[in-house]
Amino acid sequence: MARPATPKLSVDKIAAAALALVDARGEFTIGEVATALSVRPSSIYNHLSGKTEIIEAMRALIFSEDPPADVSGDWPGALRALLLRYRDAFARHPRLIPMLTAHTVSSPEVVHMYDDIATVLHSAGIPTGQLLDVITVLDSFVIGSALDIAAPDQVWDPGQARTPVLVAAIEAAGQGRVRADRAFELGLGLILGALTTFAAQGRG
Amino acid sequence: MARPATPKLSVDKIAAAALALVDARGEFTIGEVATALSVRPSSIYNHLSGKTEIIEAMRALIFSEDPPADVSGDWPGALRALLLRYRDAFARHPRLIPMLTAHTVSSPEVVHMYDDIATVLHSAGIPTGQLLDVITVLDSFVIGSALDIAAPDQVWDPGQARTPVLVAAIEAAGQGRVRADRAFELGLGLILGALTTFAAQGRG
DNA sequence: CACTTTAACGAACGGCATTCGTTTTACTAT
DNA sequence: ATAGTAAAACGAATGCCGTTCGTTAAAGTG
Repeated sequence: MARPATPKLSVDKIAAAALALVDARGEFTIGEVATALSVRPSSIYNHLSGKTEIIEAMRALIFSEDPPADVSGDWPGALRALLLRYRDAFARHPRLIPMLTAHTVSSPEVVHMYDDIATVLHSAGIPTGQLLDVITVLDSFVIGSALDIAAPDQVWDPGQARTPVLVAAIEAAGQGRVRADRAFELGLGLILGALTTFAAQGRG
Repeated sequence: MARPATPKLSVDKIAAAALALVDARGEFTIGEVATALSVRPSSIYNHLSGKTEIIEAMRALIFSEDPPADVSGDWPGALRALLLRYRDAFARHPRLIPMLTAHTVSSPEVVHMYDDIATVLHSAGIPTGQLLDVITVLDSFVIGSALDIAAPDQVWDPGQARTPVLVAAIEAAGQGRVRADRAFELGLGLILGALTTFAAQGRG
């Protein structure tokens, strides 16, 4: 009942239990996490100092689940691999994404990814003065696309649209995850294409 | 004390009071809103049915604050004006943005904007089958960029970065709102440029 | 002038995050 | 071994906060 031989809790176990709840229900409470781990709520505070730290632990967890990106090949390919991995980490747990945007603090894993992206962009010829701006553009697109996964299809309800062109587009687009994935691929191609010419200008 | 001649509350007043709290503190409670309006918390429920409806009222409010976009001129210019207005509505209240992403329900104002964007893209020659994908790309970028405004500069703390190229980029980039604005302009230019060639391919 | 509706209030409830003190056990250094 | 310290569980208590409900009085309506 107190101080077991092998601890019942750890940061990873707490994060995993909370993540399972979020995946299933879209939210979590400390009490639910405690119940899932056969523990009393107050015990959690011996390992983490609050709900926000649990969310941060979840952020770290979903990035550690992913295999590292393959950065061999040309720089657009490497950049594509990095961004796909970045987005996949979110895409595996769509209902977590809104919680992560509530307080945008970057985990060490994310900082490391920025490092990789910066290296690739620099080798591609992006001038230093604009490096962070380009990274911000990519980051914004990835996070926005991740939020799009979590968005309900009701947003694209044709009944709300007024122009026939939008109604036709909605009916042609499909739904849910497939639609979100296709849109992300399209945007990724557009941005990477634009970056290629942009980098060539920077060099020339 | 009961039923005053001129009502003390209205949906707009509640939304405005909550928005002022969010702008100042980044969060709000029903009690705080009530206090700001010299009213008891329970009175609010005569006009709105909960906290989430207050957030929706705030979403509508920030879009009604903005003047309509100027859609005259060529289609890239019109699209740029629409997206700038879209993003400006968020940018005026950065700390509200994370709350809006918590449950992505689109207000009539946002749907109307989708209508306008769809019309412009269609006239530009984007095929119907890809219209919604393009809209999603634009939407994702705008929302991601809005979140970037609310992100603390601490994210770009050079101390966390490991590669010298990223450190140099961070130091060259400036901070805060100026940096976010510049990055958005860069991304907008990149995406609109890519869309121009993409639309030309779709036509040809 | 009756009747209904509106919009305030006050009290109370239930949930939830968090804190604090306690207890028992595991670790560690002498 | 043994004494002392730290870890990790528990239970109880607290305080905030969103929400509901019944009440009340005044405004609107025919």
